[in-house]
Amino acid sequence: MAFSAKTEYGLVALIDLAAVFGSGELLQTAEICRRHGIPERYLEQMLTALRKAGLLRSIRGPRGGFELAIDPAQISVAAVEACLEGEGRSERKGNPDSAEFQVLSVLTRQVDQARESVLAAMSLADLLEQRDALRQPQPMFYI
Amino acid sequence: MAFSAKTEYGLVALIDLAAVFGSGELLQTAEICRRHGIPERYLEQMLTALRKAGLLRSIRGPRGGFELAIDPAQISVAAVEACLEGEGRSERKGNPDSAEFQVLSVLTRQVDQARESVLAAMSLADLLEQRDALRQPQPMFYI
DNA sequence: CTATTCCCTACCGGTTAACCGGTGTTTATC
DNA sequence: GATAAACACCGGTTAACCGGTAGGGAATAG
Repeated sequence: MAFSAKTEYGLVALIDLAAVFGSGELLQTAEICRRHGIPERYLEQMLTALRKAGLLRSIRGPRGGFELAIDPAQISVAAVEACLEGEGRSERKGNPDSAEFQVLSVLTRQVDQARESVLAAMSLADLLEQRDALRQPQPMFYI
Repeated sequence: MAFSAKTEYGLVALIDLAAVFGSGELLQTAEICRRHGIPERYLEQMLTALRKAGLLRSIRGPRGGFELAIDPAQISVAAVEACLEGEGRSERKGNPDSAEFQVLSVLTRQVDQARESVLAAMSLADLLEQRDALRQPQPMFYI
């Protein structure tokens, strides 16, 4: 799997939030988790991280919840992953830098960049659109 | 890091083996490990896997060792990774297949394919060539 | 026969991912 | 102001996995 559970859950939640963006409606963690079968206490951590990163706004207390802080078209999957995975980064390898290992680290960079370019080009708005397309195999049938 | 230690060590060894391909020369695990500081008993496992996959031939006993079974230009990094990582694969996720998760699994496939296309286009011969280029920053200086 | 080398299988320890709980802290509502 | 609904913070726990080790066994050159 290309995504960790953190990133995956976070993206699912953000898609839900993108769907109500601009309406002023708030979504609560419990509600989001109920929809997708995500552990509640776990998703909380991701939403908190996304709030700290400025992607979400939260309102506490009864009738509280979360909403996107910025336009879904401006939020890339790469950015979300960076928020959620970026905490406990390691990423370093004490490689013996023989020529062979150096060649592989160049390759590694190429691969990472290929991945990055795919994820940077995909926004929450794109994901939402794809979701809606999935949901209606025969759209606008009766219009 | 894009590669696991298994794949990385395996590739390093294969580059060494590619360098002597066709000469009839055999390389021993001990020798390869001495060159790169790789744990010997560990690399053994990778070389065995590569042999079982048909990428290597081995000869036992004194003056034994390994050699490539096929041309380095015909061996892609993707193939090597498949050999070495393919053992204890899980790869399945018991995802609730809500539309949101489906969208992400499509994205996952795109990312994996982007990665795959980079790694499938890179052969051992390419890696060897890059290694040699690295080793001689001023090549053919005195020719 | 013996040393050397590959071959097979099991095991082990540390790290980390995923998740849970307890306890705040804020705030709408009555 | 009391209550309860919700987010916020910070650990602890558990299970899988990755990197590495170990103990034999089998082939083969000399």
